[in-house]
Formats: sequence, structure tokens, C-alpha cells
Amino acid sequence: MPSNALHRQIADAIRADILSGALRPGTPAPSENELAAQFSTTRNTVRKGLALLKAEGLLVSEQGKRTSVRPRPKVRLLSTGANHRSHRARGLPAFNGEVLAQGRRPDQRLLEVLHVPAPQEIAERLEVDEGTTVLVRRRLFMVDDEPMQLCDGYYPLDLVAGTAIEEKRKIRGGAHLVIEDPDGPIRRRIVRFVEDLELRMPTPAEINDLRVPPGVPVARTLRTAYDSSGAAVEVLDSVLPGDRHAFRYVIDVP
Amino acid sequence: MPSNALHRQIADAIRADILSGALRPGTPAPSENELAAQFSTTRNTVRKGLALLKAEGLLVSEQGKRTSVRPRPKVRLLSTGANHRSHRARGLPAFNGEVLAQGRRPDQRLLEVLHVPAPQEIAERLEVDEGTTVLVRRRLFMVDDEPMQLCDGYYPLDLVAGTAIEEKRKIRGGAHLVIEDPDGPIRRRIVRFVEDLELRMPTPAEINDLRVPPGVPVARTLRTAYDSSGAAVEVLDSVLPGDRHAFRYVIDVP
DNA sequence: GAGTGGTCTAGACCACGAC
DNA sequence: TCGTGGTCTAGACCACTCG
Repeated sequence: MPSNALHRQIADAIRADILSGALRPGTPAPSENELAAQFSTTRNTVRKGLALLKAEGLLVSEQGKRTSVRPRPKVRLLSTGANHRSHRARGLPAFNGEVLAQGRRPDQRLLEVLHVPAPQEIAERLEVDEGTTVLVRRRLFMVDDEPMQLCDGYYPLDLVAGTAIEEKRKIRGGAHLVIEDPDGPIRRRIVRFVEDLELRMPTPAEINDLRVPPGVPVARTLRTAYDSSGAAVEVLDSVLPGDRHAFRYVIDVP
Repeated sequence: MPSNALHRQIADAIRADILSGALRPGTPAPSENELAAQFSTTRNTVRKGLALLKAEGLLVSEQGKRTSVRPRPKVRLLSTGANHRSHRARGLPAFNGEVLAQGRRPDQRLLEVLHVPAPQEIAERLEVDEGTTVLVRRRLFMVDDEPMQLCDGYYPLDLVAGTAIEEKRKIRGGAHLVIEDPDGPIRRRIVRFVEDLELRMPTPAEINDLRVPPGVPVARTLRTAYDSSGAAVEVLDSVLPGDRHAFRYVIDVP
């Protein structure tokens, strides 16, 4: 399948330099004209080779500036359900706790709170018929003013009607606090999460909202929260860019 | 950031047709010459637009054949640690059990069994110094003769020296059976897995070994197995293409 | 202003698949 | 054989950054 095309040879040469450490992250690559001269070809062919490396996520380019080796992302956010209870004990939703633990500044934009017909994947997990009206809270999580995660929280209407979750306001301590509040209207205890994760390239909308650079995939997760009776109380539908997230799961074998 | 470049307009038009369902998976897209005429431009510009869609994983092309909308992959393999004990109770390693449960035919190629200096990420997890000699079993997992997963199993030498794990042969029932065999030489009980997962685009070697199509990301996982004393007994370093895997994790909150 | 990358044109030849 | 996509050349103009 791999050919000997010139533009691939150019890509291979530069990739080797990057992987060997000869070209360090953040440093500029040779200019297109330099490469064209070096490989006795045209800029067009050089650009095709560079395009491969951009699609692999190894290079970044901007008009007017030198093409350079993609800098390592500052810090990766570790996404995990394992520390849920410990953070919440301090009155923090999971995301905020995770970010603060890394000494960074979390922020959350509540984009909208709506009644919508449940999409198939959500309906399935909330155990309602497809198209049943459910509540969705659409949020964008930020860290140090960089977008980190799109997160839509879906809730059964009969569970959250009339509660703070239905209002278009941020919820201090997070929605789980409202669901579990022993003095509140819902009073469920969340005892289990089931998280489904898949990988793909981002859609143009996601590239825009999350500022995903070329060559970076995203994870799409559906995290369902169950109460002690086994009923689903929440489905979180999230999209997370692969360059700013890592995932860790702990599986205890009984 | 998004420009109005003609090749982007072409990509946008075709993407819209794909997402709306007007162009169904497996059906051919318009030919490059047709698009060039339709948009009053050259094939070169059309190809640039199509390249975007290939990088997004929406189109596939082959020399001589029409470019077509990427067909949906046959079945996704669900990767999870949750059913570990239940499958092994039937004497099957986790992968084989998972595949058989879907009515497909698993296969495993043992590529090599070597003593190697532990790379940093492995050493860290096996709790040995970087560069310490460890055993690695490199395998390629197949399903119905399609490559599904590269999986390198790392083991501390003092744990597995002289056991079947050190031999270049497949192990009936998997390495865990040897580690846990109450009549065997190791006799540890695996009680916990910690799985780290990250996303990226595949390397050329991975594209080759796993036949990863353009526009498909991979997951790289490091799954560490711990025994009842808390010692790490195995690290599995795997690469899984995103078009044939989904992941599910169950998190119980104490 | 010089140099960079981004876009586009108008050709050409090749390798391969389908008919 | 003909149409397809894959590769490459040799130009051109533009938008942008940097010194």
C-alpha cells in the first residue's frame, strides 16, 4: 500500500527527524522553498508531503509563519470516574476537582438548557422511548480559557422537573449534588457509572467549538449514571479532543 | 479560522450530502472530473477538497476505482475489563471471549518474545528502574483474518522466568491463567487493572500492521494488572484502531 | 519589503480497474 | 480501451508575519 511517491519520501524524512528528536516540538521545519530545492521538486509536491504530516498531527502551520513541529500540549487532563466521591466530598463537581488538582483554573459555560426529544443513544440509556422529551443541559468546559470538553447532560423529565437542574443557571457543586441531596426533592444515590467511549475525527462544528487542530482525533463518551435501584438518572454525552485529555479507568476484579 | 477557499466549499458540499444521507456509505461520490466541471475549477483543486474528506474519514479512494463514501465497519469490538473473570472462568483469555461472544473467529499471532530494557512508561508501571530487563510478548490479534489490535505484554523477569510465559509459544487460556494457576510456579491472584488510554493518529508502522485507513485514529492503552499484594504483574501496551473498537468501562462508587 | 505559507490554474504522465 | 484516481511540474497571485 505505501508508495514511493516523492511527497511521501519528503514526509518520511521530516517525520524521521521529528521522531528522532532532531526536530524538537515548537521548532520550525524547513521552509517549503528550502525543501523544494533540497528535493529538486516543486513547492506543490513539498506541500503535499507536509500535508501528510499535518494530518498526522506532527506539524502545525499558519499563514505567514514558519511551519513548525507541533508543541506538546501544556497539560493533559486526566478523565476518570474513579475519584468521583472524593472530590464531591469537597463539594466540587468532578471536572472542577480534576482541574483544580492540577493547579489550573476551571470554568464552565452553560450554553443552553432545553427540552428535547431523546436521541436514540440517549433514550436507550435513560430507558425511555426514543423521542420522549428529556432535559438537556449543554455545557462547554474550559481550562485557563481554553475549551476542553463539550458536555451535554441528559436527564429524565420526571426526575428533574421543578428542580435546579431544569433552570438555566449553573449549579453549585454540580448536578449530582442536586440528585443526591438528602434534603432535596430527588434523593437518589448514584452508585454506578457506565462509560462508553469511541474515537473519531472531529466534525467541523467540533473543530470550531473546541478549537481542535488538524490531525487531532476526539473521544466521544456516553457516561450513564445509575442510582441504587438500578435506574439511570443521567447520561453525559461528551466530546473531548485527544490532544488535551488522557483517560484512566480502574477495574477491580471481585 | 475556516476560510472560503474553493476546495473547502467543495468538501462542505459533499460532506453535507454524506451527513444528510443523500450519499450513502459504500456508494460512489462524483468523479474528480465531474466535480471540476461542476465547480468550474481544476482537478487539482477538487482533489484538495476530497483530501479533506478523506482525512476526516468520510471518503475512501483507490486507484482506478471511484472514490466512495466510507462503508460502516462490520462490527465493533467492545473492549472492557469488566467481564474478565467471567470469561476466564470458561478458560478463555479476555480477547478471545469477547470475540466469540460476538460470533466471530478470533486469532492471535505471536510475533516475538524478547528480553528488552523496559521503556519509561512500562518501567514506571511495573515499578522497576527504566532500562531494567523485562520480558515482552508482542502479539497481533485478528478477527476473521482482519488485524484488530497490536498488544505487547510486559512482565517482570523475576516473576515469569522459567514459566510458559517466557517461551515463544501461545499460551492456552492466556498468560493470566499461568500467573494465577494455583498449581503453577507464580500463584498470584490478579485483583485490579488500571487502564490508561490516549488518542492519536497512527504511525506509518501501525497503519501498515493494522491496515488503518486514512482518517481513522487509534487508541493506545496501557493496562496494568495488580495482584492482591498490590504488585504489578503485567503491563499490556495495546494499539487499537478507532474504526473497529468501542470501549466500555463500569465504575462502581463505593 | 522580503519571506512565508495558502490557494489556484493548466497542463502532463502513470497505474489501475471495469468493461 | 477508456475512465478513474495518483503524481508531478511550472507557473501565478494572495494574505500574512516579521524585521
